[in-house]
Amino acid sequence: MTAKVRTRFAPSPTGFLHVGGARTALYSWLFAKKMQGDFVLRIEDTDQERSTEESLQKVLSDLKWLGYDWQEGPEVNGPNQPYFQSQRQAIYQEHAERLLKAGKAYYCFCSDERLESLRETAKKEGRSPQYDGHCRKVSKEEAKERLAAGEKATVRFQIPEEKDHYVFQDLIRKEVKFPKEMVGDFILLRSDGMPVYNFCCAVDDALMNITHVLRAEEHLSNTLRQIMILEALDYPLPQFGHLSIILGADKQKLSKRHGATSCHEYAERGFLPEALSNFLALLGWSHPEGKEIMPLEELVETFSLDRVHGSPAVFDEEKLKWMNSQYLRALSNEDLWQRIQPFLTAAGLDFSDAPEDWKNKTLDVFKSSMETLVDAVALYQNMSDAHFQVDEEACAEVLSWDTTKAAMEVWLQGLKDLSGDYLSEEDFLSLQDKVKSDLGVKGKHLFMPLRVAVIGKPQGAEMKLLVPLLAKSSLQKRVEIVLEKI
RNA sequence: GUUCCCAUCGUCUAGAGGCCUAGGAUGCCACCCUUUCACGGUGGAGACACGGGUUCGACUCCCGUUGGGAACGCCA
Repeated sequence: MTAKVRTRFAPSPTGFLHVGGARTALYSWLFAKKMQGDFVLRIEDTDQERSTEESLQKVLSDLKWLGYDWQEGPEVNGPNQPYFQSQRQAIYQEHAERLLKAGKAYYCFCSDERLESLRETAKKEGRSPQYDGHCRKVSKEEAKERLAAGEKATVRFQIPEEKDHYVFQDLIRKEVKFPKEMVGDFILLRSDGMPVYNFCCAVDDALMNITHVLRAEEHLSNTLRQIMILEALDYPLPQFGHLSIILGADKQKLSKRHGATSCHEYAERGFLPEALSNFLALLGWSHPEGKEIMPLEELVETFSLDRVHGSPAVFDEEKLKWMNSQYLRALSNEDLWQRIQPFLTAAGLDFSDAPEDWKNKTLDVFKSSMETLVDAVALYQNMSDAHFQVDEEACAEVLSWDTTKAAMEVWLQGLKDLSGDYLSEEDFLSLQDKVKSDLGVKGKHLFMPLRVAVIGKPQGAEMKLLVPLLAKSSLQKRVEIVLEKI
């Protein structure tokens, strides 16, 4: 029997969850679910300068919004706690001690200035800028004395001499081979005693029994360091899989200057988590039959690492929008209303007292023209008298027609003549007919003026569906406002 | 600069030597539906980076070139 699959996602709490991070989390989560294993969440907060409690909450809430639940980690805890690296100091200290004792690590007293000039020289000579091993020759006794005297020192890992190359089988890229010289003696513990990413990561992956590490390609060279650490510590290696980078439209690594890059921003812009996940899943993975719209549960069923490929993908927001609209239309009206409500409220629109039937009918009418939840705002503004305004630029042509004014006057009179608070579809159609026969107008000269009289815009949803959803009194008010503009 | 990764329509991708006249999706265009817009339907334009091999046969395998990306921190 093979060991239970355990994947992990290890964000550092320094801001909102990035979409690249979200994809890494998604793949790790999908693979764990698919293999009926565990998905572990570990917080890499060893950089005290940048890590904040606020960011942690953001990352956690983004993950929850996306629906990737973790079996071990913050809030749920588990047998390998704590899951915050900042609370695992003693563990790293102890491991550093072990390496120090075994002569696989050493204290380094080099100054920042020396390190800096080292990098510059290397760069000038066209070499990889890495540490020269200067402090390897400081004896343990000397180090002890200098430390006791109050000198600050980092602990560096001593690159093993035995192998020329390190080779590992990447789950996505097959064989990856690194020359040993690719890295210099790197730092394990900072001079203030805080451990550094590569060290914590390697130790924790081993201690938490992680079997599969899925992460972004930018970590490829870190993998070499982590393999070295793991081997020096005599710990088993997890399997590594390096996902390609997500690119912006200019083919550069997706970053702030490309616009929205955090999941949170997409949430705010009215994207559905299921659509974002689905879209992200398709950035580097494909369904065997080419299926594209798949909710999370179906993704779990069909996901496999052998269909993940290693070439970088451009994040195409147009396709995300399309996908979002597909999910939007598949939602029940009740569900959809729940989701648009916060956006309406934020825009100062309150339809909470509206009858269910009205909500249903408006949604039926508007659903097909929404790409994101935010689009609902403009649509429902049309339904609010307080937000009614004439788009003069768009209406200019319609308002300039000779027959427009007369058409609106007949429409207004017709409204007045009708009894009841609302028009039925039939009421509307016969009134429309009346305008047509009274004035002899037809086609756009008939429809456009009426539409402008109703929503202040020459284009929009089908009138016979829209009009019965507006109170007669408000229809009257609106046409009166428009008439003043002529 | 060094090392590593990557290379099919604008974009996301299918393709594991003959099934490829290179398929799907998105975006774009046209037409249909619709007395508007949108939705929906139908159709169209649109790609194997280049050069060498290997092979009877290469989008698929190998090498090189070019191009793109990433990493080279007391960040993660």
